[in-house]
Amino acid sequence: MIRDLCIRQPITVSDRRLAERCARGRVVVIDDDAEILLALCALFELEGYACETYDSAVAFLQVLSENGPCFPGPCCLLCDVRMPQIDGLELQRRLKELGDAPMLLMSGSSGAPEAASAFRAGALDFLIKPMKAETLLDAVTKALAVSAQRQHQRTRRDELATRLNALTEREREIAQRVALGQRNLEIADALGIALRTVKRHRHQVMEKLEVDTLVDLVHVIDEMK
Amino acid sequence: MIRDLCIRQPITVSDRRLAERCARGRVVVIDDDAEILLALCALFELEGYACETYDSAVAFLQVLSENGPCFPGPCCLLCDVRMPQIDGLELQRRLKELGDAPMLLMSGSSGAPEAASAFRAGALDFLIKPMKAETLLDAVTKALAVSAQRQHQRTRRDELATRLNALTEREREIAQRVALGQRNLEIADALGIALRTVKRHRHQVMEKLEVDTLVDLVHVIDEMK
DNA sequence: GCTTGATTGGCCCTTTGGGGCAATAGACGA
DNA sequence: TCGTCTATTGCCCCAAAGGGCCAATCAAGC
Repeated sequence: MIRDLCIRQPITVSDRRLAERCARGRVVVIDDDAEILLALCALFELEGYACETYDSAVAFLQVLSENGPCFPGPCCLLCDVRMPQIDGLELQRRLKELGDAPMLLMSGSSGAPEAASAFRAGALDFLIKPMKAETLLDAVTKALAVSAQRQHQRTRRDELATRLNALTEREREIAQRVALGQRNLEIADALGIALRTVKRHRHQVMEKLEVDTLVDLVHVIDEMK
Repeated sequence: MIRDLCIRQPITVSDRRLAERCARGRVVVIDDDAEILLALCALFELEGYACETYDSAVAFLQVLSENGPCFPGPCCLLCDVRMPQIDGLELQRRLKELGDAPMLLMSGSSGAPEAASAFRAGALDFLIKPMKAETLLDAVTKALAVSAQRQHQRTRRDELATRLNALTEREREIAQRVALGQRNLEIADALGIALRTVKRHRHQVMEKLEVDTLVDLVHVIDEMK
């Protein structure tokens, strides 16, 4: 591999493959059973997903804290419930603040209480071992779809937040009122300023938010609150 | 108390109490264990909720099919999983099309598979018997809040649907385009009609939808799709 | 045949929105 | 202290929206 790196452009090829896989989705599997890790990883890679495996929640958290937020592209966690030290449910709690990757929990020996806890804490599904490959892939597909959806939402919100941030205090004030349906003259009276001033601010708002109709302005403002 | 009831306006008093309870919320309990029904009913009424009990899903469905949709006010179902004939999960499936009352399932002997199924099918929570009164009341409170929310949404949508229905085909067309940010002249050109006609339709739309600003129009249209 | 509702169009006027040009004033970092 | 940024305003002009008044066409239903 190292040799390859030096001779031909293996980086490009392998990177392209990884990129393709990541675009389709990345599955992070956490289980203290090495055989299961191997089997699941094989299954996911066969299906064209990128797959990372960890033999404990601790190992995963370690890597997470070092690398920071993960790669772009949809990503989900598939995690065993029963594990030493940090179990699946505990990991779920810890990740609540860190990541927004959808979580799938799996267990062979858990009871209803664990399943209920998992769902309450926001797990997308709770799979019972042994599970059919089809069931598993189905759950993963849905989880990755959710992940993609969330990322899309987040990207969009960040984008809009940046634009909203470019507004001055006064412009924000005018933007709010415009999005509430107030007319320029109303706003001018309410703020005790001239009509012309309101128009100028309003123009700035439209410019900075990159919209050119009132309808779009309303959509942007509504989307952010 | 009874004396009081008989001497002065007893009907009014009891009605008022029932009304208060229904406003606070109504809990429908379904369990094949009569003792549990009694105990839960007592608990809920003590907390100020109205409570109905059924000793089987069949009995509940029977009453439901006779009376049609239930009373106004928030309402939730609390249903045992293990029951003869129709069990909790099966009832859940059957109610999927019928009602939108949030469902709480409870069980003492179920495993993770049942809990997972319940959540997948949209149950709000899955409680493990025996449960603390606090846990139960907490779940019921949340379920009733969800119910109130849903009813509010539905009422609003029905209201808007009625108004939208009052629009003629042409008016709907104009309403859509206006809500997309198209200008009157654009619309006129697109539909091959005169500007004046677009204005007239637009005016009718605002009138019939009971809005008086473009912003409100956008909100109404967006809310309906 | 007549009424009614939907759709359409023209003419004309007012209000509101959008924007160019020029200018003043306070705040703030270089 | 100077230049920049932000907020402010006035004057003027044009485009778009809102709407009154009048009127024609057409299909459906009594």
